[in-house]
Amino acid sequence: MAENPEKNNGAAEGTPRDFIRTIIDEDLRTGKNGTRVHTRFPPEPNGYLHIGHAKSICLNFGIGLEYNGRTNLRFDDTNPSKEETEYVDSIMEDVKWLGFDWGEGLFYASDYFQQLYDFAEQLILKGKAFVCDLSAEEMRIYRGTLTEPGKESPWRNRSIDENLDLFRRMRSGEFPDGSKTLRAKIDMSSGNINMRDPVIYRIMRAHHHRTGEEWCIYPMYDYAHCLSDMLEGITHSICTLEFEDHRPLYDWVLDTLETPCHPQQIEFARLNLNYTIMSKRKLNELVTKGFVSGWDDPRMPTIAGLRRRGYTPASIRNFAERVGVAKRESIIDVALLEYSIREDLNRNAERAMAVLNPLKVIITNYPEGVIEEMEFTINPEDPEKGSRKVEFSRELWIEREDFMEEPVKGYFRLFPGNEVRFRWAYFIKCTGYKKDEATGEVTEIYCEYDPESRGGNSPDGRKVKGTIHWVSAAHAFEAEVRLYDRLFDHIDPNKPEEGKEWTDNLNPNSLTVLNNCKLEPYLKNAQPGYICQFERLGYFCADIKDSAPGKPVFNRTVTLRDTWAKVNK
RNA sequence: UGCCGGGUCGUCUAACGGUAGGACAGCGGCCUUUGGAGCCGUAUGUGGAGGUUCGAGUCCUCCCUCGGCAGCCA
Repeated sequence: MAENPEKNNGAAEGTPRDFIRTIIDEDLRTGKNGTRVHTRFPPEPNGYLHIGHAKSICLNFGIGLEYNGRTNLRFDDTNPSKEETEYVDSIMEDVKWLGFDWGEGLFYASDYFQQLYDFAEQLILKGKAFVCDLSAEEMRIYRGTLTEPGKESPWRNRSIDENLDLFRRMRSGEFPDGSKTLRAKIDMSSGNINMRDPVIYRIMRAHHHRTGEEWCIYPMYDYAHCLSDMLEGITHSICTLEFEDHRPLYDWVLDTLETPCHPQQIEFARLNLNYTIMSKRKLNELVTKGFVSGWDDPRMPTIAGLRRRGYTPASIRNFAERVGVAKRESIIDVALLEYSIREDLNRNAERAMAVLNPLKVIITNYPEGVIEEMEFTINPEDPEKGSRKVEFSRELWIEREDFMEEPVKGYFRLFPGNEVRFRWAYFIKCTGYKKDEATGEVTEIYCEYDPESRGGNSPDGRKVKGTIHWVSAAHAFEAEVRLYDRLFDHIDPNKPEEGKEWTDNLNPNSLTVLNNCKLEPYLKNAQPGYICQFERLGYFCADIKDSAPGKPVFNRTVTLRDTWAKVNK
């Protein structure tokens, strides 16, 4: 790898630096690791990645890119009882989709099992590790409590030879699961419980997704992680706050083994979002108990769910940047996530017209059988995209909400006697409507158009307050549209009211399926994953899974901001 | 009563010891062929008490307060 100090220091001066980048800047200045910056993203393949992981991915890979360094993707697969290849595959897909590239840096902690084992023998040889026969229960008692020191294991002073012999026999499968552990010999009276002779190897007969049945002993996280970082030459090992207490152990292992390099562990606060749960365990429960359709349900905060919902990689990266990096625990407002996707899509998504809750409009003075092609601007924010044609005719669909028999104050859409603009078409005035007397439901409305206002402007210069969207009835096709809302209606779903569970905070209206939506024909061949704005409604994405050729199903990504709805509250 | 780490606008996040700034949310206005977008304006913040200093969010002392840690999970 070309190592160019000029480039490494190219991190713009004067721009606000988070505390991690500040540390790296300083390390570069003092030459701590030469000019190298090497990070890693180390997921355990026991679930799908979520938006919180996205923050970590953007941080680690972002730093790799900014400092002209590297970033590894390393699967932390030291506990075969919980890990599966399905998760490995989804994680790689998600990282790639977010726009990051690990290059040659794809690793598995399980790649290092032999080396890790050899290091453990070295620890034994140095008198720094011992085989312990305490049961899990006994060990818990010997460990002491948060305020009281622990007691030393009766097996703590076995000879080096005995430890070596026993450890080798652990490996060769002589002892049953859980009957023995290898423990680091540190300090049972430490105030830090992680330092009270922590277990570094346990006996566990389980099928490992990569090494199969080759091993029946597996290293623990604290032991495996620091050594994996070291073996890969990681310079900055960035993790979340709950590992802060583990740093002394991280350092102890590397110091005791006198390894050739010693990565620096740096902890930051994980991402929390209001109205959202981020715990893998709970997300898993939502899936297995059928509260959602899967890990990629568009309401899930998983990368797969967000992707299916219509979020773009850029919007998530921008979100991660806005959220910032610090040690203070915080809860981000989901509105910031929504802002990020709106910002991206407003600039980049095509516009189209779709009517979700249709109401028939007949333009009584418009000739029957005539079809006009109106010029429709593809994206007003991006004039270069130009325009396309949309059919207009005598009978149209409009949104039921865009008509009121008796308007409330401030309402400036369609009502008897009022004139509005039909987007990119004509000025239209409501002259009457028909109503089903039995149900009180308005069944169709009658209007007249001003032929002089073609395109949406009147030559006499008169103005209208409202512009509404429409779809030609003869040309529309019906489609399923799913309206998604936040999965939880409680600001902190983890804190249920008394006597209730966190699942009671689920929003019963998080999904509304609409079946007779009228979409303009342009959308008929929308490819799975196609994202556009349905004018005045929001951004919608053709579902990746359920769309069929010529028969797209749309998911609402996010609504447009709606100040009218707010005024009405 | 153990160890570790936090407390800056409503929410996040900045500020060589030198005018507390930005974003989102809010509010007001302008503009608008999306009640969208955009533009302009606006209010709200250094947990507390002392101390050092010409000057403290920043340094020192004490206090208050919040979070994490007792898996053979990561």
